[in-house]
Amino acid sequence: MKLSTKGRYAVMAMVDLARHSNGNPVSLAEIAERQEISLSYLEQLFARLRRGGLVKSVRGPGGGYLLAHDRDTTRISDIILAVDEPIRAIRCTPGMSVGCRGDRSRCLTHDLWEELANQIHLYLSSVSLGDVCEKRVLGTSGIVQREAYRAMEAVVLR
Amino acid sequence: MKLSTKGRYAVMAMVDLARHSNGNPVSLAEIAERQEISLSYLEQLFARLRRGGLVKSVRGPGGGYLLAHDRDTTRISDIILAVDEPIRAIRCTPGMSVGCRGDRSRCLTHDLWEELANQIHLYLSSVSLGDVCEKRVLGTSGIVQREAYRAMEAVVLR
DNA sequence: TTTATATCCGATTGATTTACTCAGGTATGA
DNA sequence: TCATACCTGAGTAAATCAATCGGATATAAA
Repeated sequence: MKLSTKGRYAVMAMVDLARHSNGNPVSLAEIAERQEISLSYLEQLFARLRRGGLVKSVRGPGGGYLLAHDRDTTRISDIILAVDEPIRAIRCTPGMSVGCRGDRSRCLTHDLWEELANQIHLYLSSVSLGDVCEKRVLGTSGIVQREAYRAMEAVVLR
Repeated sequence: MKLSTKGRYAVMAMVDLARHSNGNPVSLAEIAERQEISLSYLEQLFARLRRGGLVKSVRGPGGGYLLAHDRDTTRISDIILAVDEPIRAIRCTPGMSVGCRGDRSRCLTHDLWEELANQIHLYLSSVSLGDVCEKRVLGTSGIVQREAYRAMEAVVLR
């Protein structure tokens, strides 16, 4: 899982869309102005989001974009995976580049990066668009999340 | 916390150092050959690792690098922070760029990225150089880690 | 004292990625 | 028909990455 400002822009735009759409399509021009992202760049991002099945488009005047699914079932991880397409976890397995040449000396750090990617994906798939909209990200609610957080804390404070 | 192949190289090199140093200094030339990283690039990385207090250098013939601390107290997170210096979490707070201009409309995604950075740092600081060397990364041991993992899993499968 | 070893240091470079622009094309409601 | 807004692809400045080059400095061994 790759983490860049690209994914960050996409999430910001999707949150904006979720908040300002009351069943009506929201135009990219609106989002661009509110979030201070260039229109053309948003168009690129939404092209990927559409192909990823996360939004639906309505063409013509009064058109724009709609969430394809409910805001509470749209995961942050899906948004990032949609815009950062090349899902190659940590460029290790495919081209066997950067050491880690499959043979006997399988690189020792392989498991580490794989597990880190796991952790990141786990967290981001535990948060929905609705969670972010309602500021439910490690807020006062979210019991299970805080449980997990406490367990992680136990690890570092061992 | 920034994640790049730069940090990845640094961790690979540090693991190599930890494994092949029996109290003796290990030269970068050795590490470069084993890990297939260019010598000059390693020099750049180890300059930062030295400034970060993670390794000690011994100059002259027979010289090389030594771990500054025990392999079990050297955290992966410290290695990555040392080479990726600009610790700016997610370029939000300092230049108030990319939306999130401090005023009333504090960007909604701010908490999300902050918490994600938290999660990543939490995980990487729970793993030591020794853990990676002994393949204790989510292996068959590491009870607390697996507990945390299961808790996270409960979140995504809610 | 010379010499080979190896850390140090800075400047530069090709390749890649990012964030963005430009120039159009296409569907559709008014 | 016309303005709106989605759609597409090509191109671009800036930044970063991974690496190279040329040297300086310290030091153990000859």
